This record gives sequence, structure tokens and C-alpha cells, in this order.
Amino acid sequence: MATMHDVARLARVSVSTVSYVLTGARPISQATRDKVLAAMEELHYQPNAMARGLASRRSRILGLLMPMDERGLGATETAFVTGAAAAASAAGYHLVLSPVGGGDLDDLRRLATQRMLDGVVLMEVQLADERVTVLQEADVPLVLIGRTGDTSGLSYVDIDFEQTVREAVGHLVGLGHRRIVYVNHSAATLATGYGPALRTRDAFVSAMTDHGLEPVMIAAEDSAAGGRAALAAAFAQAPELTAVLAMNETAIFGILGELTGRGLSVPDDVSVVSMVTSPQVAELATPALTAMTSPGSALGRIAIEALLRHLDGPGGARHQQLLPCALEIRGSTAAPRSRQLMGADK
Amino acid sequence: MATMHDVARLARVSVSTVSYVLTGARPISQATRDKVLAAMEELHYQPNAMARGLASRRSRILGLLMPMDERGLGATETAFVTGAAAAASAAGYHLVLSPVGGGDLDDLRRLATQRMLDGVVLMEVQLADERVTVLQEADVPLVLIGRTGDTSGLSYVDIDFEQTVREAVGHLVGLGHRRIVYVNHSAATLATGYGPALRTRDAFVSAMTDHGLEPVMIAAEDSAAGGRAALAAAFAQAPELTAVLAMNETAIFGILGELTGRGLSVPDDVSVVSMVTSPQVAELATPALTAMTSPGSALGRIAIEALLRHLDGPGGARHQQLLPCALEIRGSTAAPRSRQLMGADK
DNA sequence: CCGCTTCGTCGAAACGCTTCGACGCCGATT
DNA sequence: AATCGGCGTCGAAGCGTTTCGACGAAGCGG
Repeated sequence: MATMHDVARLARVSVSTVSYVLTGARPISQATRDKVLAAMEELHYQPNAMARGLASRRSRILGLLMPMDERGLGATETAFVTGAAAAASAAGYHLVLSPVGGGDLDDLRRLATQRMLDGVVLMEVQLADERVTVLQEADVPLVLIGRTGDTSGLSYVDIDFEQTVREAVGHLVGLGHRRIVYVNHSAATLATGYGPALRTRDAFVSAMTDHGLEPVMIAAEDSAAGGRAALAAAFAQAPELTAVLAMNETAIFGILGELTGRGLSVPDDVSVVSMVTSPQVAELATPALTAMTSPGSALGRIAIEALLRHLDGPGGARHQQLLPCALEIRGSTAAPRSRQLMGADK
Repeated sequence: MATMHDVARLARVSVSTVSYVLTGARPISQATRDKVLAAMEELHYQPNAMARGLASRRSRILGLLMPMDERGLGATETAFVTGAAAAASAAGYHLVLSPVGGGDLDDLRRLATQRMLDGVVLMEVQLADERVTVLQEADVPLVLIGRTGDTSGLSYVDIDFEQTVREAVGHLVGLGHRRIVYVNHSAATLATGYGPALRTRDAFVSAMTDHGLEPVMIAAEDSAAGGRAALAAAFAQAPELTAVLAMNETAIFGILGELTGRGLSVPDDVSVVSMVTSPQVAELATPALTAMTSPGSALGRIAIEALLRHLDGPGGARHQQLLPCALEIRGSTAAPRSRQLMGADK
């Protein structure tokens, strides 16, 4: 492997000159530059990332820390990653994903403190998240996806759940629905302080109240069976329901299955809206689901851009931004039929 | 940030002694070791990864290169990643995922040649894959998931598709099915040299032939609509079919939907087996799918272990290994009813 | 035509660690 | 008693860059 020395020797210049050609930190004449570039070409020279990082105290590597549970990454998370990777790459940075689970806080600390990462984007932030504390103590530039309860002094990008729920409810109410059930994540998930679940819950209550409607909410396990059970519970609690708004992407297939099982048709008997769902998943269902599509790739891009800004101007202001999901109307919503317009026929 | 120098000074030993305590490269007396460890503790010392890497010419970082398309990572890939991460972590290595798309070959070369990665695991390998060539030229220790057409001189771990298909077909034939249709990925995907699709296709032909049955195969786009269309085509080609074996995890929901749409019940009228499918996805369907479950986490672990072996003994033999998927019987398969036992009633 | 920038280049000193050769010490071997 | 080999430790030489101060050569206004 050729080093800078070899290049310098071949081009008959000093090592520092080669470095300046590479980094542009000082002006170099065209003639010299050409000589150096030719030498690099000839030797297939590639700078050694470690040496560079050591000397400049910048690795040009950004970390994207994502807990990897067995669920896998949906299209939403993937869009997020690709958006972030593209933005990093455009700025000349590498983006590496590190699958840090919740348990290995020490691992996290080590990773952050070894000065291998110039900055870090943390995904799936909980309302009370120790990882944030660890990262702040390690003094590494940090941007969150999602937010903790107390966001003072933190930079984050997150989905505007308030707005998203309002829009979803608005869509259903606009179609004529009055009895709308909200299917959230499980009670256990809520208890862990999972922000999206809690925020959408509050947003749902307030949106429904604003329309003068009563909010009905059900918790569902993250599984098809959980969705089934939730729908049963929903009918027990509100027999005349005509629409379901579901936060739980995993449970939604169970909900649809159970609806079919009860001889109810979507969207004629019951309308279904899926929250924070990718088009890919929405199209899997029959009929395709009307859904609130998350701005995945934009979130990723914005997070990285904010992070890069922190690297340049360390004293800069925090970046705090919310993006709503977009309503995409597909086949699972329609005006309510039976119970509303024709009486309780079914 | 404290350096080794600071630790050495505080512990009143030389820098090299501190280093030996850390790496264990030479014996150090218990007394000295304790002094050093105490000093480290007091200063919150953390070794600088760059400096370490530069001096030792080992980064202790392994790369997992995965193309990220918009589809997202299924539970299968996720299991793979977590298996790999666990194995790497156990050996004191970091595992970073790098989302390298197909297009950025130069990006790949740069990544591999900058000596930041001690070794690399490459996922989603095609039969003819330029990335493999690039990585080989960069002279970086390499293990593939999947295989190229010519595997000489390469290490890989892959699914034993031959065996997996044989088992799936065996299951269906054992239940009494004779007319079995195989739904593969799209013709376009086949044309790109996507190994799993090609290998399962061949395996299906040979397995069916061994049973004295005629292999019927349909290509399906990777979407629910594709699955629908494929099922229609299947019925056109083999009206008396009683079982579907599907390689296309995305299309399977379309297949199920179309089956229901035609008034056919699963598994009573038609049995369905899904290939290389995670339990999570299998449970999404109603009824839950009988599936061939991929050995995701084991694949990841084995790949990393093989890679680590390469790092230690560079001259060592190649590691080439195939693992079959496990048959998990759920609700989507049963003995054929109507057409076989009761004549063509439906 | 003289001093003064500005430009382009060089040499050397970091950056924080690993690793090699050397050395003193001590107990064991002849 | 002289010799030997381990053990534990030290000092110094890298690893391949970046970056800083210095310096000669032009280019400029006066």
C-alpha cells in the first residue's frame, strides 16, 4: 500500500505538499497539483483513514445508532437510513450504522468515547432515555430522532404526531365517521415511555374532543393476534364503530383479518387508517391501506445536516424540528354506510 | 481527554507498560498492573481508537456491507445482523453496517482500501457480483453471504436452497399434493442473476422430477399485485393445482388475497408454503403460514467467525458452508381435499 | 528600485498508540 | 562462584497523516 511518502517522492515534492493537494488547506500551483495527482494515480494511492483521523482529530465518520430488535427494520426506518447515508456521503462523510441494543450502555459509552465517531444520530429515542445521557457525557455531537421528555439543550428531528393524528382524524370525520377507535401499541410499550405511542394517544384525545367526539382507545400487542384481540375489544367497547385508526403497524394485519372474519368489509363497513406506515406495507393489504406516510428519508437527511452543522460551529444553536406524516388515501377508507345512513342493518 | 501519557505519569510507570497492561502483549506484575488500572480509573482513561489502529495496523472494526433498497430489512436480515454483531462483540470487535448500494462501486473501493475495516462481510451477493471483485482487489479479508457463480478462493455462508426446497416439496407431497406451483421472483430479478431465485428454481425442478411430478413455475413481481397476477397465471396454467410454494415474500400477501377472492380457502382448497420467511412475517397472515425459516442469526454468527479466523491465519483455508432453512408447520398447509379425494367438485 | 504582501513550498513537530530491543534483577543450573 | 535464562520494565522508533512556522520568489505601489 502506497503512502504519502511514496507519492511525494515520485512527484518530487514534500509530503506536506501532497497533503495540501489532498485537503486543499493551502493553495498549490496547478503544475504541482498535476504532478501530485499523476503520482497518486500511478501508485493507486489511497489515504490511510486512521492516520488521517489521528492527525486531524476528525474521523469523518458519523454513527447512526439504532436498536435492532427482532422485529426488523420497516421501510420507514430504511428510508430514514438511506436519506441519512445520502446526506452524509454528499458531505464527504461515511455513515456507519451501529446496532446498539438497550442493554449495552457500557458498549455505547466505549463507542462514543473512543473518538472514532465525529458525531452521532440516535434513533428510537424513548421519553426517558439513558443513552442520551451517556452520549451527552461522552461529549459527542448528537442529534436525536424522536425526543426525550426534556429536550432542552438537545437537537432532534421527529414526526409531528399532533399534526399527523389531527389530519388522520380530520380525514375520517370529513368522510362522516363519528365513532372512531384508536388502536395503539401495547400497555407494556406505553409503560416504557415510548414517545410516539404516548404523543399520538394525547393527540387523538385532543383531536376527537375538538370535533366533539368521544375518544375510544385500545392497546394492542405488536402481533397479528394482538390486532385481532384489540378489534374484539374495540367492538365490545364501541359496537357501533365505523372507523379504526391504528398506530400499530404489526397489529394491523390482525385487525384486517378479524374484520373479514366478522363478515365486515373494508372500507364499506369499517374504514381503516394506518399511522406512520410506508407505502410498501400499505400496499400489502387488500384493499391497500389509507395511511399516514412518514417522511423517512427527509428525516434522515435533516438529522445529518443538523449534525454536520454542529461539527462546524460547536457553539451553534440546537436544531429542533417536527415533520408531519402525509395522508395518502388508498382503498381502506370511505364514507360510513350501514350504521350511519341506513340504520343498524348488519 | 486523558492519554496514555497521563496514565503513565500518574502511575509512575512508562507508557509502554501502560500499553502492555492494556493489550496483555507482555507480562506485567500484579502490583504494577493494579497501579496502572487505578490510574486509568481515576482519569477515566479510554484509549483512542485511531491512534491504536494506526500503530497496530488493526482497527478492530468489521464491516457488514448491505445494499439498502427501499424494501427495507425483513426480520430475516435483522436476525442476521444481530447474530453477526453478537459474534463480533464477543471477540472484542465492533461491527458497523454500511449501506452500500449497487451503484457506488467507487465508494466501496474507497471504503475497503482506506484500511479502516479489518474485514468485511458482504450481503446479498449476486451470481456475478462486481463488488466481490472490487473487494478482492482491495485485498481485504472477505466473507460472503450468498455466493457468486464461481466460488473458488472465496469464503461464504449461504442457505442450502437445494435442501430447503427438497424439504418443502417433500412436506407437500407427503400431504398428498401432486399439482404444486412454484412462485418465484420476477423475470427481471432472475435476469439480474439473483442466486436464491435461480437456485431454488433449479432445486424445484429437480425435486419435483424426483417425485415424478411436473414442475410448474410462475414469476411474480415483488408486490401484492404481482402475487395476485401470479396466482391467476398459475390457475390458467394448472387449473387443478392444490398447493403453492412461494419464494417471493412480498407477493405472498397478494397470493393469499387472490385465493380468498376466488372463494378458495387456505389450507382446505389450496396449501401454501412460504420460503425463507421469518416467523414474524409468517404469523402476519391468516392462517399463519407454514414456512421455511431461514437460519438468520446462525448465518451471521458463522460468517463473522469465519472472518475472524481469516484475520488470524491469513493463509488459512476458505470457509464454505450451507445451512438449510427449517420447516415450520403452521396453519397454511393440509392434505388436499376437493379435487384429489372428492373429484373436481368446486 | 525598494520594501511589503501574497503565493507556493518545505521541514519538522505533533497526534496517541504499539512494539522492538535492551537491560537489570533474581533464582536456578552447572 | 560463575553462568544462564526468564521476567518485568523502560526508552525510543515508528505508524501515515495534518498543520504550523519559515522562507524564497514573485508581484505591487510608491
